[in-house]
Amino acid sequence: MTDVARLAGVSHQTVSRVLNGHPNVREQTRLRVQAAIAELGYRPNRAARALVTGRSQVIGVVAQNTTLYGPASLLAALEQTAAEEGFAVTVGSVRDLDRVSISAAVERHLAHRVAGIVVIAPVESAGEALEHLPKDVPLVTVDGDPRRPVPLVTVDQVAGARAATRHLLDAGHRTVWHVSGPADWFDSAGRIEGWRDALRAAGAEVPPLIPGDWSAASGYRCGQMLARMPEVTAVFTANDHLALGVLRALHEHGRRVPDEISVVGFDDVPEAAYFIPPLTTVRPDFVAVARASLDLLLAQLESDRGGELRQTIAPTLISRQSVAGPPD
Amino acid sequence: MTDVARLAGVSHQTVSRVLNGHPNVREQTRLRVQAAIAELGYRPNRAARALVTGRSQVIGVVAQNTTLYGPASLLAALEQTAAEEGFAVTVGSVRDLDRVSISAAVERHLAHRVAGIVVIAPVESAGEALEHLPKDVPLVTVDGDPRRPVPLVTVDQVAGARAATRHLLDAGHRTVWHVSGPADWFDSAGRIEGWRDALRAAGAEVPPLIPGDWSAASGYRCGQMLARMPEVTAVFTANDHLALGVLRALHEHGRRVPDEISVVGFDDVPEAAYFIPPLTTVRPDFVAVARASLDLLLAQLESDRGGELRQTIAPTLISRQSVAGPPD
DNA sequence: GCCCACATTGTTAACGCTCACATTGGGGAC
DNA sequence: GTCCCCAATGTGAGCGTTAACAATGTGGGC
Repeated sequence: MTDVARLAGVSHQTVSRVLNGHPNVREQTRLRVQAAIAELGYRPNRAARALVTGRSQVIGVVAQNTTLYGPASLLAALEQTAAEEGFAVTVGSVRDLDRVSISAAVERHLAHRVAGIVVIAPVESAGEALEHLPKDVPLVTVDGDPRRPVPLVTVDQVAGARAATRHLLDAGHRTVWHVSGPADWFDSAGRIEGWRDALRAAGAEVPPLIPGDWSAASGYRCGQMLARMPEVTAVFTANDHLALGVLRALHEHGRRVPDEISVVGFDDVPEAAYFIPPLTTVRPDFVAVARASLDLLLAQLESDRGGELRQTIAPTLISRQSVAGPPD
Repeated sequence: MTDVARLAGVSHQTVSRVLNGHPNVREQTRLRVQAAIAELGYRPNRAARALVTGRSQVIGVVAQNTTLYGPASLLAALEQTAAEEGFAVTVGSVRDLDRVSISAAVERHLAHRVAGIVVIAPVESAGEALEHLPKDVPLVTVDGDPRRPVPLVTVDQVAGARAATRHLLDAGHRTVWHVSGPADWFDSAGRIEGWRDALRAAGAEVPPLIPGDWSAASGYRCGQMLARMPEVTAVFTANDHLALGVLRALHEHGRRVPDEISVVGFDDVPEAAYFIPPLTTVRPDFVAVARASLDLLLAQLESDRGGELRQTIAPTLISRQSVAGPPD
């Protein structure tokens, strides 16, 4: 930086001003400095800046399993959005989403003096940790516990599940069965709630819940059970992979979809349109979630006001060929 | 840090020594310092350390589409592996893998003084950029151009494709058709090469290539074509999603898998076991790739020797029910 | 008992940047 | 013409850490 200043014939402070887009710099000076920067291939040292300002232009993300489609998409969207705002993203994966692991991951981020932290905390066990974190950095929870008093962005699971269930009821089915996600996920809980809501609102009987765990494997197991029950004509699964497993089980038992049984999933993974048959599903808008998370973070950063900010992103029903009316 | 030093009754330098596990510190002193650290909830400032050492304990990753299963898995594995070595990972996504974008992403990482950079560069357009990067930081390419003189870790695409093709030939098929990935991906090229190799080695005819683009959609289109060709009895697709599309097309045309046509994919996505029918595929070991990449990075970091280090990770054939002998 | 080597600890100076404040030089109001 | 204000720039300090070296203490060899 000193070199740049010397070459441009100004002080290091003026170079700093140019770098930070400070207003009070003469156009001519600015150009001279920029020329010097280009000539020397100068690259400002973020670490030094972070040291003096106490904040780096980095956002830390805490997540558990970034291999799953949902988290991976969310992470990618966060990274994109952050980049647009001039922030980098560092990932802190965590084996379990319990209090100890989350705290450790957050500590690691704090050591880097990140500007803010996004915790993707979709399970029960994460809840407690979030209230006991250091308050000296903006924090946003994604897919977290709606009952906790922390800034939160979530996909509206209830609305999505309600739409899916209603879609099946509207097609003429007497009731809809549900293969759920793991019990400790808020996503599961919301989707179960939406499913029940829709059934009750329509005056339909609420069949027993079939518990799954997100994987195609468990969907397959649940599907084998459902395939043997002649009264089942409509199934809403908590995600597309469960639906894939269910579809295969139904196929193996010779039960045709959608002629005999209709199936609706959740997530709209890119392959869902190529399942057999193409899957009707619910698409969450990960980009909107990322956008909202970052906005909440930046708002805290600027106004320094924590509080109970929260935002809910409505998903969209994507209609494909896995739904039809019930057989006569 | 000064506070800690005062509380422990030592100098800040001794605190620093304890923090960095320096050998020459008396046990008693160490304990006293650690107690003080715990009591004050002190958290070392990584930015300050990065400033003075000129290197942060962060590894930068440049990747394009971290939503795809392969890149996402690799990224997660890298993050895990890096964490075990005490490194954090920051992601720099990039819209296109061309020279300008890659340079920009690398520059961003360099501004943060990352300890090393991993570029996931699976396409042709990335190649050139990599040779013209600043040499002042260790760099490893994953899935990059085998012909470039840069440290490189790749999955052995050729071996994987050869195994897949041979598996089909061994089942008795006269030849094997191939639905490939996009032409500018090295992964595609390697898989095509392995496929051709295996066919030639077996003295089988090499049918024309069916070009796809990784997506289930394009697999579906290719599948529709293949379904109409009665002579096709075995298809090797460049990834599992293509296979999914092919499976659906075949299903729609009433061509049974594996009775009439066998299909093999590549990637072993978690759902592959629940396709209809369960898909025989080739599983790359992303953890091993991540491990190797990090090793190469750390080796450069320690010995300061660049050079033509490269490592190839062999994938495994996973046999499921989508393969059988040809119809008589 | 003296001296030296070595283990342990302290002192000082960077690292590269921003912040707060000081300084300079015009231009407009009177 | 004088004064004041403000835009443009410069100066010095300090952010929290590590590196290099200095200083102190401790024990063993002779």
